[in-house]
Amino acid sequence: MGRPAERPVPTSADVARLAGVSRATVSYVLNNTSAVRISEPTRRKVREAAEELAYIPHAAARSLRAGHTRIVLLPTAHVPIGPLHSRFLNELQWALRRLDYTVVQYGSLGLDGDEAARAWAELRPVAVVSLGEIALTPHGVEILKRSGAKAVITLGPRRVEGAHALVMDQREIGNCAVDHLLERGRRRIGVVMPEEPGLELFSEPRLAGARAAAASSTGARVEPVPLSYTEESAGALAARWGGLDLDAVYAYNDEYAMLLMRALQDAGVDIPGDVAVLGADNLLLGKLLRPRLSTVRIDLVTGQRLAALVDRVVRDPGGEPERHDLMGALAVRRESS
Amino acid sequence: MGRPAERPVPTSADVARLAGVSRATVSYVLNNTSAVRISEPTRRKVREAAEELAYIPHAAARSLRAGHTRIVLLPTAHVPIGPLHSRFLNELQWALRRLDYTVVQYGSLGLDGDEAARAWAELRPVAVVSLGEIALTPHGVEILKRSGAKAVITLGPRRVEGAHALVMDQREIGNCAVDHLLERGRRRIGVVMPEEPGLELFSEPRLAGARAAAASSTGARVEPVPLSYTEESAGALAARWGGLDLDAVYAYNDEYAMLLMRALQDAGVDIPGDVAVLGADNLLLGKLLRPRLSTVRIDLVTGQRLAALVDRVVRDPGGEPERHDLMGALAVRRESS
DNA sequence: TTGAAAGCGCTACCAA
DNA sequence: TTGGTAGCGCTTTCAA
Repeated sequence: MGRPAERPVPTSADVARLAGVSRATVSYVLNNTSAVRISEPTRRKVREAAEELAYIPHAAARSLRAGHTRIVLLPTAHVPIGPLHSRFLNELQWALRRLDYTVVQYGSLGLDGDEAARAWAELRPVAVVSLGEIALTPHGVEILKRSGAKAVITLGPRRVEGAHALVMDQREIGNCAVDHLLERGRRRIGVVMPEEPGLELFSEPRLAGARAAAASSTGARVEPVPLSYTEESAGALAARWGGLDLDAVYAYNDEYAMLLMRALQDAGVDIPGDVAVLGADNLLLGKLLRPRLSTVRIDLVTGQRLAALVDRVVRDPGGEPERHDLMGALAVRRESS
Repeated sequence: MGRPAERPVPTSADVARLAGVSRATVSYVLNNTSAVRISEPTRRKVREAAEELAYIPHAAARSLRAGHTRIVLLPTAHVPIGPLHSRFLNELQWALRRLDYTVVQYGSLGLDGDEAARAWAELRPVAVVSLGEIALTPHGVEILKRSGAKAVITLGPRRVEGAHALVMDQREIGNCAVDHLLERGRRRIGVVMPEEPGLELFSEPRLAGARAAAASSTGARVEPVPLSYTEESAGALAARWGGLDLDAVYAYNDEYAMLLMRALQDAGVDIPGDVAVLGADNLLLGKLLRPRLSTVRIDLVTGQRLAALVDRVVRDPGGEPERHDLMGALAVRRESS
């Protein structure tokens, strides 16, 4: 076990040499090429030689020859988005692997849309599934398609020209939240805007949805309320709460909601008497608070379904860019609203 | 914008043709090869041709030629491990990208150690950083190194022969937790064991650490307590709590701790009077409960530091397989203990 | 049933 | 300063 890294990595030529056959034969045997019949003794010789050398094919060489890869590129978030999101991502990866794709996560720090697209294109992915954290431009989509991507799928708040769009419309959530609060008789509604960078892509559309919902109701008012995910920030907000004159707040998600609710309670605000509080994500932890936190349950598409869709588009790229709605939002009333 | 996918992807030969130069020159210009001086007009011609064709180099071809890749392979979890872990993962990816590595996450569902290693090796990664969720065998390490991996790094509870081990010893955490509880005068200590599959890799060593800590103190007793992450499970556990005869519980992490604490409170158990409750991870949410949740703060190595380490090992693979301890654990007392 | 050889896109050596 | 070209490891015709 001295320094095994010294001798060079065995190639199919090495296997051929050891087995006393040609490289072609090696390829046939190891890939079980059905169009060609190889005698059993030869097969065994090849297999044994491969085994002995611990031969492992070289994916890059293979796909260079093949002219295409099975890479699905997943640009990664710059910021952790939340438990829901990361569970979804895991599921998606898992399902794609099942379909024999190689999932490459690509963090695109500090690259703007087109630079990022170019970097991604170097890997010649057969598909790109953008979760929407990086702004993919129509031009970026064009770059990717030109480089051989069969499917470019955006899965986020924005719709991008040219891409197969699986729109996950965050406005839905804000809409649903405010609808619920209106139904509960509230009219002066705060909407928490997280100050953590990177979350605007989600919070802005949610706010827009909230506004849209309020617009349909006379006398309703929506007020954005900035908040960082710290106790200090929540405390400061609670301290000036009286001046805000709000009777309800949709707090972006359950985590921010829990934070804010505690701060309000500590400041003597009665919930839901003085203020209704609503989160989103339907976390288990929200049920542990008193009052139990009302929330918006978000039904994401399952990773499996999305993976199947990716596969379909890859196999038949001709289809028109489709637009699917992949998200449902449903208010779950508990005790805080 | 009819069907841009039709015409083939441009290669450096196309660029050369359009610019009226050789492929070599194209390569020199686009890579800024310093060993060769190219006249400014030629450079411009090449650049313009590349621009016009929207030329994008082919990463596989490049690395085939180069004889090595810059891929760092990150086998992914089968299960979501928790917020701390996923933040760490993000950070690591980010830092590796900074160092110009291509991060490939590879979900290894249903593959056993050696199959997985073989699959990974096909990509010829320059480094593999195993977070420990898949059992990497010494043989698997051998396979990877033979296929050209300069660094095989395990980052988990287990130590693997042949790999550069960055041990993240989970026992530390259980140890620290129980030490704290002993110090607070508790002797009959429950240790929550999550029933969710995949977490044993973390919970078992933590339990072992807890036992070790208790062993050093006369009269102390450690009792594993199974719990799923549901209200029902917590309720059932709380209902039979009296029979367990425990005066403290280390609840795996803050989320399980919050769940259990609420269930105990609802069952009329006084915290910390009757039972001290201790979590781990130092989540913000724990501070929102009453009593405030005591916790074990886990100081993970930063993704940045780990990335730097990967880079060092890649550049100098000769060094002995090192063993680093990358985790610190520190009890943070609030009000629940 | 097997082998010889072309060629995927790229870089780097050697010659001009 | 630039071009010709070999060759990275693999698959796949076409011949034998």
